[in-house]
Amino acid sequence: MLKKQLEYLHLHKRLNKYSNILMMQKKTTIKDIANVLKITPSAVSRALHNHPRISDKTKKAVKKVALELNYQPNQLASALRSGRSNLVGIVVPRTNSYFFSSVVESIEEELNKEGYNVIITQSNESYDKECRNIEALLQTQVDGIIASLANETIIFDHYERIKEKGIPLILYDRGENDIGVDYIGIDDYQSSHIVVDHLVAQGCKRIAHIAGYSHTRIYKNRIRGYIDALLKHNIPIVDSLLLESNLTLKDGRAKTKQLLELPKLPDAIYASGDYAALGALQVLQENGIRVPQDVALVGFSDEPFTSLISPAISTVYQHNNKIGKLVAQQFLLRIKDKNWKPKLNKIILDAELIVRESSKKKK
Amino acid sequence: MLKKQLEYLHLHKRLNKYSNILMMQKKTTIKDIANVLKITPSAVSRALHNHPRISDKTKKAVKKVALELNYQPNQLASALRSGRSNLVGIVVPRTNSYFFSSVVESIEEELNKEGYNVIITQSNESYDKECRNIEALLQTQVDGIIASLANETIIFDHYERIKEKGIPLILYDRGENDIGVDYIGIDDYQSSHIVVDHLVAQGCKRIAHIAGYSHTRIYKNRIRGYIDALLKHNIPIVDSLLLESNLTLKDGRAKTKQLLELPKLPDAIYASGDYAALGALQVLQENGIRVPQDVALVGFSDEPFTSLISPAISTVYQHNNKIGKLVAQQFLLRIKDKNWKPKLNKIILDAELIVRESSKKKK
DNA sequence: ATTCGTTGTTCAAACGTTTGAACAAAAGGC
DNA sequence: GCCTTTTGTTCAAACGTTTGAACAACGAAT
Repeated sequence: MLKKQLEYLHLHKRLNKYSNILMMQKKTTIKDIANVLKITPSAVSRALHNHPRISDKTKKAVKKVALELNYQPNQLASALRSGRSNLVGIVVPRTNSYFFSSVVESIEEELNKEGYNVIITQSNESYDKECRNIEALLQTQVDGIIASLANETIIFDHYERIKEKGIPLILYDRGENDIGVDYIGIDDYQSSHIVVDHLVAQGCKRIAHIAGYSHTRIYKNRIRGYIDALLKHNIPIVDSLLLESNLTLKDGRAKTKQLLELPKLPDAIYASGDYAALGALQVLQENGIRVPQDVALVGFSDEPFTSLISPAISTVYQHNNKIGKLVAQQFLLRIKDKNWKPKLNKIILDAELIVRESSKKKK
Repeated sequence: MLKKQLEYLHLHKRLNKYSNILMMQKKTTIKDIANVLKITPSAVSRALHNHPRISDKTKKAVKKVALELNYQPNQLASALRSGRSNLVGIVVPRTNSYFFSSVVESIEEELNKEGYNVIITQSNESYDKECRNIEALLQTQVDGIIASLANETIIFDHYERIKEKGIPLILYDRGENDIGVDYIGIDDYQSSHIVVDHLVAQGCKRIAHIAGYSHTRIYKNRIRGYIDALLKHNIPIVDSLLLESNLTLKDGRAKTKQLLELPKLPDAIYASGDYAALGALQVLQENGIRVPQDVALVGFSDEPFTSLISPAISTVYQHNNKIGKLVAQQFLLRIKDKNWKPKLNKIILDAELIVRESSKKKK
């Protein structure tokens, strides 16, 4: 037993020596641990990863020394060697939209659990910035990319680059079929049906639509849904009631003013975005038009303010957190078996209409 | 000249050979470029970085081949070797607060310009998550960390770890003096003065304060400012008018109800957060109390909804984007000369009161 | 006693860059 | 023409891991 004590003493000596060196400056590496224990770096690496071929005794010892030397694995080195960076890039149009930040929050939470870190980049709705972001993410050697397209984006070359690299690409909310990758979003076509059905049920007959730009798939689908739903109810399509917009508050106001100049007022406005809906509400109120009595109003996305103002705005809830969670899960599926390319997974959720005062004509 | 043509032909042959190999799979490396041009990887590396000792001819050739082979530098390898990852970690309490997402947006924009990428992590106001985030960032070998404390955080050991590592740490908005690092934020003490001065000017004499928790520096300062400002105006301090809150909408409602039970109503409420202010507004309106005539109301942070509802809520604007920009600049200063430790830089901006209907008693 | 399979570890190469030092060749100074 | 500088490039090591293969030691099975 004396021998064991001596051994222990020696170990401590070595440990102290190392502790001192390390205190001075440099970070601990796997090599330091190896030196202290007089084993090789590979053994240490394996011990830390619970490799079955390493004895429990060694594992214990390694972990103890690692703790004492305050060892922090260098992910860069690990990533370089193993080819996995454990980083996932997210491209989001803007984080200060509640919908997007909720989605991102869920994605982050879900991926953190699996040991991935998340790099968030914003395109600010600019095609150019989107390209640069993706370039930067690829250079950082992310293990995959999760993206939602900027409004401006109509060319998809940069997404092809991602696919060429062979890393998973998942799109959410704003996606395009042409890109041919997994997608998670809501059923936009169906959403419009739900909205129009509701408005018709409230007795509306002249329903205007402040739409997003039709070159974006989701807005196009909402427009199609709007038209088909009207036809379904035998309501004639009036061109002047369908306006494309960038869906900002400002443009919502502008488009509403345009509607007010029509010889015959609409009795409902369905805006493809909450900010545009708010703009509409402001203009209507400024013109002494009562909401919902004169004009019913429905927005889209369930931004928090819609429930805070008066009258509260009816809107479409897109299951923000569920989308984020599904995106993350889809990513994990793809990463777990790389060559499982066979079929794309498009997950289309049903959106949910949240009826508030702004569209309740009937009690 | 024939020789030159032949050379060119050979180069193209080699290029094609490489193109083909690369099409099959693997990514191009510096080594591939070197092989094509029959020079060494080091020459290539230097050429790509415009090293002065490399001839223009070589530089041109290298860059051309790099382009043709679609070369993407591997940042991991570069980071590992050079010790600089060009990644900056950001810790933010929640991204779906407008203030924080604006700050982050500015930071990102500013740092992108300098070639840095940004890893955003959210603490969700949890001390535990904050620790784990910082741990993860350190393991990813970020070049620096920019953080704002979670509400829960009152122990700062994890920040000491960052300092030990010797990488820059910058705090913004929610910081603590004890941590002893650069800080950018607004003058909270002064802000309360501005708010109180304004309310007094409107004729208010019983001003309530729904405050944040006093263990957080910024809220403590606002409380101090509130008290000193009242004293300055010879208004007595009434304990029951000062309530600590977590500043959510819900708690804002609760605290306001508490105020309504007092024998004598306040004639103004100053809330340290906009959501709490909104809660107050709701409760006041539900009880038939007119804002601002009966009770004036001021919030804090200038969340977008404050200007959207009716009455619009007066609030304090914190120069969101300016803070972000200054944070980024401060980080760049620190990174540019690591050993320039001498003195901390605390940048304290003056906040700006935005007066809206909710606090305009006088015309 | 020989072979075989396990167990625990070491060896050495690899991941893709960067970088100080060394070196050769060309240019410049006398 | 000789020595010195400058210019352009190569050499080799390094960054901190991971990983397949090799190896030694040992007990078990034949």
